[in-house]
Amino acid sequence: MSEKTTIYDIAKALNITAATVSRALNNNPKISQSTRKLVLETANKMNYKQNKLALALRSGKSNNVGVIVPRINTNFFASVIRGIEEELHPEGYQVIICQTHEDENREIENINTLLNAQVDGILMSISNLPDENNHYIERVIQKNIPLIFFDRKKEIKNVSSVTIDDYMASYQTTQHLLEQGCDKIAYFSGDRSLEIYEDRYRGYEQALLDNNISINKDYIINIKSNVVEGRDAVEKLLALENPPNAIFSTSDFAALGAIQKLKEHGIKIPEDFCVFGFGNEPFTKFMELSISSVDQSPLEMGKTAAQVFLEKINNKENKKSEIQVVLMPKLLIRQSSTRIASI
Amino acid sequence: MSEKTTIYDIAKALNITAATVSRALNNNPKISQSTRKLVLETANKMNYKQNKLALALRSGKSNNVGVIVPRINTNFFASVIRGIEEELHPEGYQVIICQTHEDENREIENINTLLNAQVDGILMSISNLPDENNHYIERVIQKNIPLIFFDRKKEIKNVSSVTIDDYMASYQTTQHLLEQGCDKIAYFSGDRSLEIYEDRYRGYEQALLDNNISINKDYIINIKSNVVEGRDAVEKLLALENPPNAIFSTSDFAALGAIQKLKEHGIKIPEDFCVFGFGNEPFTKFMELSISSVDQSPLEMGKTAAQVFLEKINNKENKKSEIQVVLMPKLLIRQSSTRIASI
DNA sequence: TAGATTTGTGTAATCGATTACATGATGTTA
DNA sequence: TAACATCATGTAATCGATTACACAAATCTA
Repeated sequence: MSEKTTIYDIAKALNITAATVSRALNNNPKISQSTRKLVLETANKMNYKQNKLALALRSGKSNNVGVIVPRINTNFFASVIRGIEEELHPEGYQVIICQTHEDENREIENINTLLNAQVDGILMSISNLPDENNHYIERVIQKNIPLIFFDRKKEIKNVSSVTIDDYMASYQTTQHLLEQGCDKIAYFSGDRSLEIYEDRYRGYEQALLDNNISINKDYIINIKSNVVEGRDAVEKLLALENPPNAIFSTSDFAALGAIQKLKEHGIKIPEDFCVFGFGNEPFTKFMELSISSVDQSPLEMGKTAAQVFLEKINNKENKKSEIQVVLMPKLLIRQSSTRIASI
Repeated sequence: MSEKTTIYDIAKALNITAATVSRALNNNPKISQSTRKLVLETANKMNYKQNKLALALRSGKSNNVGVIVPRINTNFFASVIRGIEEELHPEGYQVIICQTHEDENREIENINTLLNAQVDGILMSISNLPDENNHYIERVIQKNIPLIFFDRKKEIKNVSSVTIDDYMASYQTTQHLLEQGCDKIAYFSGDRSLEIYEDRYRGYEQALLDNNISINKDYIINIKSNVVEGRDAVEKLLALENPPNAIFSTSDFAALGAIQKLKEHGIKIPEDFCVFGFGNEPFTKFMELSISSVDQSPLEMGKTAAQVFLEKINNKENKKSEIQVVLMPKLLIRQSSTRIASI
């Protein structure tokens, strides 16, 4: 009924041993052509499918890799995952996706679950694992399971990473806004305990300093990546004695909220106020007022992270080395920040 | 080094056998309190983690379930998956997500991969598996693995399903557009070989007939779910001798494209033209002109599908029954279709 | 043609956890 | 105290595939 054919069934049918069947199926050279042909035919006829669990148990390789992301319903993470799958499926790996929903405990749970599932590697974009919980990471490293951070990384020994140059992206964006004539640029930051947000902040800061503009702390607002927080932040900014004339938001969603609120206040974009987002979510392009944003090459990021994993798993000598790949960001300058037509 | 503690290691450390260790860890009553305590302490000290692969091999249960969707980067599917995870994680299941990208071969590959991985169940939203490939589905059923369709289903014996009442959603939407004074309603259809699209079409058709409006075949356009197809479809419609004054799009993305193009033609929405979408993608709410849409309760759909799976896996008698759950759709009437303020 | 080599299969251990059955050590009852 | 129940633990098979080693038959060499 439940119809599970094993190599023992095939062996019995042909009056040989399971070892021979296994050899025939695995192209082991120590087998006669006639037997091989017979086994392959019978296996086919009996609809044999290799039991990956048995294989995994014996070999110690599950052929699963785990991917941990904050959430999958943004274009960015969905595209990274697609990139990972495109590289890994052809190599015979299944991808197990876990979401943290930005919850630190969930992140730890996910790591444990993946380790229990005996994954061969973990690719993750960290949520906000505090330093005191680094031992969860250490356990992965000790087990000799390749760990690769993408996008949101943390500097840890023996852990590889694939990121974009967030500092550069941020510097260039700020520079662009200055060139558009915006001299009072507010900044929506993410949690700066994460490297990417720290790097982006530094880029913003350095660009201002290089243009002899001092930092106004009132312009720096911490937000979460959603529309409502963008709206609220604008309310705060407009209430200032000296309100800004541009916003650089490290989240497209917050940028959208900001634009909504600015319009409600009758402020004209980009004439009176420029807005720049980050992430190139599809909607930024579709809006009536298209939103400028930084493209993070998510597909490429996913593919690269997968390649780093393969590199680590295949070259045992390299296992302990840290591979760090930094991709180049692309500024997509759209209507929300274009006062002066570019060349 | 690689530090894998097994029950044998614990047994050796305590000078007892693995069987006893196993019993202690599994709360087997046939064990003394003192031994149990000792084993648990030692297991903890040695950082023991159960090897799920060995467990899976022996029990025949992998504690993995497969989810197959066309893609994960829409809010709808991402939310369904979240719902599935929320129900299944607490029960100890891991969710393996596969994307088909609407490709029929990819769909077959995914089914095979999941079967190889010995998943305990498959939840899927089919892409466009043609009837002649039904034997891939049959194989799943024969293996006695619960199969549950959600959203995009197919009528197959022994397969359960969770859907919304697409006919009703479509009927009510059409009725709503008629009440807004739109008497020439164009319809963007998906592939009608899929039940949901057939049902939606029937709802549209019946609502028109019930209002004594005959079907204009020129108004029925087949589209794929993206912005560009929506734009192109509008071009075709506006070129008609007798163009429509409303569009009911079974895709939010196509509805967005349609609105863009209509505006480019200087057509006022909703005054001159109403548009209604389907799916309640987040952007529909955020647009300057918010887009009316049908909410499909994706979170609830995912949770329900997961519950059906649990029902099937736990009650062996029910395994052969087909459970079919139909959720109620919710019309979200926003600016793009509101000429007459509702009560 | 005796001895060496090659070739194809079989035997049995292994991966880690579970569990039916066996066994020995207690405790209980008449 | 003989007979028996109870309790805790050990023994060994099992899940399915792979592979080092053993071995017999076929082939080759001088």
